[in-house]
Amino acid sequence: MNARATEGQTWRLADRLHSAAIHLLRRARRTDPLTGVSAAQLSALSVLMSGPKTLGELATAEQVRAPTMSRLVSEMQRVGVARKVADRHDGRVVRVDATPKGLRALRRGRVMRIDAIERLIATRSAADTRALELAVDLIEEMLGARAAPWTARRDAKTSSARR
Amino acid sequence: MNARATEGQTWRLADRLHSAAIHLLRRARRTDPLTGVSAAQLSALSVLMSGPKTLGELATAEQVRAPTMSRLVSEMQRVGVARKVADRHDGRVVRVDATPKGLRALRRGRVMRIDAIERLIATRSAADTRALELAVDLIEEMLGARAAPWTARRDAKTSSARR
DNA sequence: TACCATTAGTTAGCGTTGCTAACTAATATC
DNA sequence: GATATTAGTTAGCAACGCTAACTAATGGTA
Repeated sequence: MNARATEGQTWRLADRLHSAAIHLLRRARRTDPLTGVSAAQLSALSVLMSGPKTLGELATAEQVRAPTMSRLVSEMQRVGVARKVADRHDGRVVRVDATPKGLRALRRGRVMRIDAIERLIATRSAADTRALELAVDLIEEMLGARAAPWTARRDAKTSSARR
Repeated sequence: MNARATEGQTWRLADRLHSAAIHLLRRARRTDPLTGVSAAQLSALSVLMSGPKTLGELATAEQVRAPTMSRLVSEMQRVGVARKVADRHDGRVVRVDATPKGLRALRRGRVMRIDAIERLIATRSAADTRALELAVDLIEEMLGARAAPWTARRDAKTSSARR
């Protein structure tokens, strides 16, 4: 197999991987409206799950500009899923904290999404499951294993090692 | 390993798969603005690639309501990436057709997205590539292996809730 | 201490993309 | 021919993205 052919195959794989990701997410997010919280809010809440964040940190984590996050957080406070707290030491910063209500919504949404995917996986053999696991390892590595937007990152000890 | 533990692992895998898909797409779509055509338009164009569609068909394919697609297509016609054509047999229907300009934009966007993913894959070994290939096969199977429109709706973060 | 640059966040205003409700026009049915 | 159904459009609203321009607080420095 020459280099040219391999290149084409890699491209084809990239194409299919892209398509698979799109369809998988499309399936997973069908349940989102049932949480009563918008997708953007759910995503922000997932970042807050690990503790309060400043508005700027939140914006960075969500890959969004400060004004966008500012407005989103104000709305989240209005509907009661997050709180803005003034920083004691620096009068400029605003700490954002998820409320219990927010965390509940997050859990609901998260569970429904993951359950949807789990139902798909559950139809497969153990060997298939291992194959998927390996692929996820690879993708995480390829992307540099940054912290997740919506789910919290899985802790190191439970994530399976490369085989 | 008992059934309970296996269940938990499957759930964790679903979680990580979900997260991986989100990050992969986020990475891929960073180039979209360079096409000069919006993500929604690119997605619609991808459906039109296989030939003209009625407005309703397009809306269904894109999982969007008729008025949304009506406006989107009007805008696409305005910027010259699609054409509306009256149906000869049924005066109610509007056929939508991609223009050469639209198809070029689609190709550009598609190439950039897939290239971004290919660059990730290119860093991996041949064995890793095969592992990814296998996983994509599985995911396609799990989802019912429909023909793959390459782009599509934007991912969860930006989609608004449907009622 | 006074001044000025930097940093964090907000406000104002715009564009895109979703939606529903209510409409027109064309076709189908009884 | 009257009525129902179907396809699409228009109007108006909401959520989220952006940039530009602002306020307020902090930090450095002459």
